[in-house]
Amino acid sequence: MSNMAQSAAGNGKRIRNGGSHSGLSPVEVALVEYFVSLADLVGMPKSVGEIYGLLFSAEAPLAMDEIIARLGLSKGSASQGLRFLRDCQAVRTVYRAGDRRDFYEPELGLRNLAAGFLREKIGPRLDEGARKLARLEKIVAGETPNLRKIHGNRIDRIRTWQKTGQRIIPFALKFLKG
Amino acid sequence: MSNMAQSAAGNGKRIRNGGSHSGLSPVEVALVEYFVSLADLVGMPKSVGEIYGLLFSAEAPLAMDEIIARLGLSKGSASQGLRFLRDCQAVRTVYRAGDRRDFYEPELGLRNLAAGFLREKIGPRLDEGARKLARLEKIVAGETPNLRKIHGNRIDRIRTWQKTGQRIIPFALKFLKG
DNA sequence: CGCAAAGTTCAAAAAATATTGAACAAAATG
DNA sequence: CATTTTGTTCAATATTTTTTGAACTTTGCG
Repeated sequence: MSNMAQSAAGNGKRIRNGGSHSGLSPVEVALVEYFVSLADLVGMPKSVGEIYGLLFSAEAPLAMDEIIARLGLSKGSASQGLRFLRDCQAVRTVYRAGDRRDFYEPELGLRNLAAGFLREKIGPRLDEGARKLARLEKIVAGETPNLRKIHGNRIDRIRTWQKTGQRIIPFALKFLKG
Repeated sequence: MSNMAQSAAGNGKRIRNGGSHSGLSPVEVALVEYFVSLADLVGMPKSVGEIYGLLFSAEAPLAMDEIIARLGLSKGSASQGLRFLRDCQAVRTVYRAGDRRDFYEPELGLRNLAAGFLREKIGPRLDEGARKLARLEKIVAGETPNLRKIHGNRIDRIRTWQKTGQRIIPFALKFLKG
């Protein structure tokens, strides 16, 4: 135990209640809650929201063991959550001289956050959708002319949707900040 | 049992496999699958995707008992799923002379679908987020000037995000068809 | 190399979510 | 108004998703 009081990143008086956010200041609790509900909105696990929220409220970058200690979650969750956030580029690692640990700080730019999320979470799903659509078109192509006409109509509709969606995404990203 | 063979809406040859989509033609199965994965993408239960997918692939409006029979889901799921779709205006009820049942047909306009979804699913969450943010601001306002400066910064960031988000939504809706 | 700290993985447990179906309510029919 | 059909509700159950933690790998250091 060489460097025990790594508490430089801490701020404000901590609450030491028996609840789930012991060791967090009221602002930290509120920010973590905010991001937990945001995570839920976009279909991510609570732990991801907690981690990002804590990093967002922290003055200085935090290491994984600090995140674990302050949020009271398991090593596994912390590791997986940080990996996801890294993949999305929602957090960055920061190196600190004389410390083996990786320190994390949050990305604060909405555009970058959105872009990473779209790339990691939405993109693959849209690709899968495109594949399903292609399969669908093959099935319809093999039908009798009568049915082909009816079903072809609906499938054209979906194709239009897909095109609109694909146009909207880069556009929306450009809209976010600039 | 006055009107038993209500099967007018059926089309194509049906598959009678032992799987979960017995009684559906290959195109119907593929369409239902497509919408199930879409439902999953936007965080809705599978059953909602199944129902919308079946209606989307049907030539004519379907009644709840037909939906139940063809998808093999329970009355409860069908009722709740249809309610949700109605609330979002993703389906409409259609009246048929001499039949007590409500028949359902899908909304096909992307703009209307998106608007309903935003209103029902996203809007309330954003409102909740705004309330959380307000609470957060109160907490920060009660801090020492020192902490207030640090935290105020981050909270301004979130407020900017919220404003951008609120501007983007009506804009995106205008973009969808017109 | 050998050790210890840091981080990952994944099977099992816990928690959250969706589905079921039986009891209930509403509404048309005769 | 009794009956039947249609549709809803919700407690119990099933399913899916998330979290946990112990075993494992990797990395840095002397």
